[in-house]
Amino acid sequence: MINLEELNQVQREAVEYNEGPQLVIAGAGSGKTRVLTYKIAYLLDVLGVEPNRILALTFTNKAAREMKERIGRLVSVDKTRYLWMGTFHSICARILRQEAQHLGLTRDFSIYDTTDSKSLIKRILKEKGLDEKIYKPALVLNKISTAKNRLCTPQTYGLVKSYIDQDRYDRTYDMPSVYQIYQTRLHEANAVDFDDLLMLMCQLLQNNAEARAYYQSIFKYILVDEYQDTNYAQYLIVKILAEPENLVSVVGDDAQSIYSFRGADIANILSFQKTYPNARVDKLEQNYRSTQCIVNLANSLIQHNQHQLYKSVFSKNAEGDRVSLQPYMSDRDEAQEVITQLMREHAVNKIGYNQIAVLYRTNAQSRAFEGELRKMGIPYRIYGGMSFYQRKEIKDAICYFRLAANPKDNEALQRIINLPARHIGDTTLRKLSECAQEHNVTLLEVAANPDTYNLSVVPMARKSLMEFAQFMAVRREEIETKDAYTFAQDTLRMSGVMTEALMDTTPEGQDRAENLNELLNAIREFVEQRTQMGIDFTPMSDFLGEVALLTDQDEHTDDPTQRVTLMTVHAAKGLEFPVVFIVGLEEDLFPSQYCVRSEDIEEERRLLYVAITRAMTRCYLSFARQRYKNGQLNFCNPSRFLKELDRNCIRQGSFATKKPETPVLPDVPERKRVFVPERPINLKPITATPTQTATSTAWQPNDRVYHKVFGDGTVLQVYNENEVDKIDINFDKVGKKTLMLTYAKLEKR
DNA sequence: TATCCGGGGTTTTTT
DNA sequence: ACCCCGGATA
Repeated sequence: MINLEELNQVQREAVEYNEGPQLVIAGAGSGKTRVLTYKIAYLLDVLGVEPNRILALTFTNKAAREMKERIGRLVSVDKTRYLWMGTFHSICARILRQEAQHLGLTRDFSIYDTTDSKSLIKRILKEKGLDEKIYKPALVLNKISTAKNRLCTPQTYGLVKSYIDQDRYDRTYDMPSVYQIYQTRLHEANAVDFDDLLMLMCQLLQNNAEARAYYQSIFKYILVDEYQDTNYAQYLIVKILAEPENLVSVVGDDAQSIYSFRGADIANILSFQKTYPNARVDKLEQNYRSTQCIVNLANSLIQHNQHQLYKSVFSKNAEGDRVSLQPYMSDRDEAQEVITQLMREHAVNKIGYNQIAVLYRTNAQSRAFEGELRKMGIPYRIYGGMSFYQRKEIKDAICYFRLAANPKDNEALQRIINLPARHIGDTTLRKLSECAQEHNVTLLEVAANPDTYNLSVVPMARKSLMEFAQFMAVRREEIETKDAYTFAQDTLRMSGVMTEALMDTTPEGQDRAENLNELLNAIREFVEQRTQMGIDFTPMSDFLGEVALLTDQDEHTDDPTQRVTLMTVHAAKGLEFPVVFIVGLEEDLFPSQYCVRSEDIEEERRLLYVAITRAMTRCYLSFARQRYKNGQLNFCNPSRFLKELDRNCIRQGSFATKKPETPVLPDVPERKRVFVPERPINLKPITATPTQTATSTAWQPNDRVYHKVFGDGTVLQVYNENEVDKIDINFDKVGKKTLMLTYAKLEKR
């Protein structure tokens, strides 16, 4: 039986209100998860709601799993089994598989990850003869993703002014057609990408009255965690599913909205009460996590944001130590000294290594800390970067499974058809591709019957293709009959993937073999777990369904060893640590150099807010005066956010061993670094003629340029008209990137 | 067809 | 400092 006495007054009221739409604004560390957990337990236990009538949407699979466990402890474990709980993406995938036939897909559809999508886009660009310098695959994918998150189809893309304007600006005029082809190809491959999971779900709910009514009737109570990070598609899914009763309860903190780059729209939470005029609002303002000092510091920062819901987060915990703010000469220094201080925390304050986190803005920053930790023999764990399922050999293996499950999966086929080497090179693949296009069939189909489709390739390639197709046909049969583990094992052995890795005696080869074994282990565990749940047969398709949506947060969840955590601030969302180091607080890094608009800066500010509020007892902030970026040494200014922090919460020179530093705040010496000016640039455009052509290709002679000379004139940044290009000019050293302009000397003062 | 080499571009953050 | 691509070479 659940005990509501364990909640404070506000939390309790929030849990007990279940009669209509509800917005729970939950300040950092205010027991948000607790409220959600108890609320679901309350629905199950007190109101006697059937578990399968509850839909709970979380931000990560890990969050869902942990919440299930906690609810299981409050009520009974069997009940949690039938809850609809997971990320938007995984829940949508589950429903879409159910409804696949209404969408022109089969239930074995593949989910393309970012890599697959990008490689598909590259191929489309190549076919269309578009320049990849202008149509950067990542950019193109981003545009498509943004459109999809706003439910904009290829048909409507061309009607949206902002997209067209942006495309004119980027010179990607053919976006509508690229998007169209991309979508067609996905469909032909019986595949969807991440964003399709949401978009197709919306389309299903909007266009199919039967399905809509069905899912509306199933889900009586809907709960959404991290609502501030939902995008328009997600908003709409919730809105439609909740109708007509609107028993929807969302929890979030607008101050922690940090995923706009992924389409998240903070407006969703800001205007929740407009969507649901009779919504009840509960504010959780007491922070149970951090010391007063840390909470106050975070508050002082976030109050500089213009757009936010009013709330005042406070702590009744101990006042605590002041937050340390430390400048360092270089990124190397920073790493060394932070790790020294970290060791001191461990040795003097008896803080376990797993109680400490180093948080940074970009993954690239992990390297220095990693090296230092290794040197000192301190156990650590890096989150992010290349996750297990993104490693080459693992993806290769999974593509074998994918192709067996979905013979139309052309991306998977192209990835593995020559792995291990089967003498099927680019030429053969291109011909295969063209032939398949021409006859409107899958690649595998052509490979199986080259003669039927008049495929003209050399005999050796022809033989290899047919053998490969034959092999896959057998795999296709066995994927239904064998359980996931047996199937995986057989496939890896018979395909030669395992053999190849085992034959490779280089250290990397050993690694690959080991990783493949680890994959097999993971699959076996998956099967065993399902057996325990009473499912006696687990086919590979079940595993595939989950694996595409796993994140590295979801891997190795139980970690008995005491290890320091290294991760980006984004990855740290929702976590807490007694001791937190936040590093690299420099302009153009944190906030990122890519922030141009004031909204971007506000998001960066929220990001730092998230970082600070991860800390429970002690928090260290630091920045470096110079730092290597892309192999180049850069001088840095302290982050503007440092000036916004309440200095009463900050202690300086906290490292006793360091010589006292000159005061950092509020002013810092101006360096030769140039800021990217905000558009419109208040510099006059002039026409420039390059006397020496830059290696950069987007630059044309006689382009109109915007330019700026700084200080002593040593560094200059130039923009061409579309700001496609940024070119640094250094008058002292004429490096490889230097573009000499005839006017340049005239401008130098 | 596979592999090696060099140059150019590159990076925010991730379901 | 890396990664990816293209070109040259075996």
